[in-house]
Amino acid sequence: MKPSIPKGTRDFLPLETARRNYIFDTIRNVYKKYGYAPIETPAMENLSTLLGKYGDEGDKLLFKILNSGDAFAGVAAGDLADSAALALKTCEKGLRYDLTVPFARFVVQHQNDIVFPFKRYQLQPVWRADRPQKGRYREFYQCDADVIGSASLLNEVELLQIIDEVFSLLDINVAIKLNNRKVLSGVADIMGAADKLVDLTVAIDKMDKIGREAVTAELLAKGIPAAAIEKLQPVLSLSGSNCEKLAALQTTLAASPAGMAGVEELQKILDYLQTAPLRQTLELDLSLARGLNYYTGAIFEVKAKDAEMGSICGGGRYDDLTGIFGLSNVSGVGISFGADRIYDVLWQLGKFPAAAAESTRVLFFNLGGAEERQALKYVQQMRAQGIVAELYPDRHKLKKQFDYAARRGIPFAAIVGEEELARGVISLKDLNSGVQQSIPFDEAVKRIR
RNA sequence: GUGAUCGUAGCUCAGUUGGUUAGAGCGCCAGAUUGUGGCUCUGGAGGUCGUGGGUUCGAAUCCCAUCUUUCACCCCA
Repeated sequence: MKPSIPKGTRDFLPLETARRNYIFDTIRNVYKKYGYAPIETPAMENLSTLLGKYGDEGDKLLFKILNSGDAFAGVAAGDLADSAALALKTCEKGLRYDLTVPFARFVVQHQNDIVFPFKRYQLQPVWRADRPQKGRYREFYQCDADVIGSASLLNEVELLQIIDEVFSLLDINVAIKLNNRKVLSGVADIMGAADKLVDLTVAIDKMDKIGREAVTAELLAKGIPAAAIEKLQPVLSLSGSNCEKLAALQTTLAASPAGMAGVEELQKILDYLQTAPLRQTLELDLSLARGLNYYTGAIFEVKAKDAEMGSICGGGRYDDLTGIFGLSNVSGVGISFGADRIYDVLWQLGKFPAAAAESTRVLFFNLGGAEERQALKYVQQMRAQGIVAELYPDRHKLKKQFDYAARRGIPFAAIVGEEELARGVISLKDLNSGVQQSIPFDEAVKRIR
């Protein structure tokens, strides 16, 4: 019987872990550079904190944790028929589904201990009981940054700059897509379908995937009349530069105050960015909707241009997420990098830097006895000089020690035998070229470095 | 949740209409070679054929269930 791990989870080998850390370090350093402070929250939250924040689908995808003790004590035979209700009776905790909702809970709970506007970052795993498929795992890392307690659009601009900087550092070409929920509300207004906003956003979000006709069909199926859908077409078929799109929207949405507010926000963000231009492509995409219901203003999504993958970063403004937890009138905006998808993209593109894999620089061979003791001294002196060094722990035959060095990708072998010991030198072998020389310790340090 | 799909040695995979003791390459271990790796040669270990049922004189092979893999839908990072 071979051991295994649950569906949709993964182990990471040393090389993979080093590469993942490269992604985490890159994102973390940019967050720090912009003045965000780190926090952590527990893997599990009270189920009541999570339920109802992600829509019906989201509730189904929450991992629920069975109560400890006799979890089924109050359960009657009839309760077995309704598994959703049964879950509520037997589970009061759940694994977090994202980092944003726990953050809102955190802000409310610690409102007296934090300074607003509060800028935090958080790199932690989240869990979803989805069926795994390409770019989708049941346990994956999100790398979030949020600003809460400021309605200024400068925050949106800053987050766009962060996105721009992270992907430029990772050397991934991306399209940053920008839209605004208020614009989508405005579109719903002029369609006379304001009550169908959620259906509308879910449908048009699929535009570039299934095409306009399929979207139309889906909207019809949701009970939106054909005449209303007709009014949607000019919005979806907008083309040209971001400015041209905005100008066109201004006339189309003139009758909707909400829509105009959204247009104005977009206008202002683009205006700020003229002063501080981005390196990556930023495009206004009216079909960008995002499924999560708590967004109320700007929304972002990022796709890699040269790789086949869903969105690798997303975010937006939420005007009242803390209201649910008892703190109203606090607006926030945030983004989230999907580290696991970014890993897959970097892998597809072959863009992991070699440095992300390197570890030990020199291996001291073990020849036992007094030689072993001298090597033990040397290896510690190497480390004091900042060189990653190790001493092979067993007195195995040299063939084996060479194999170990080769398989670990260690570039230098240091041999201290009877003769070297007597002369006070190290035989340093460059394992790539095969060249070996007997040299003093200081000289060896220079070559290895 | 819906619909497909994969599973045989550590890894990548063969395995005939169901028929003796399930194979190969690579890797691993030992030796040729007790202080010099990558090449070569010799030998060796390693599999209840994902798991549990069923059909059959006989199952890696056919049937059912289940777990897992991969993919699409739904939804999403």
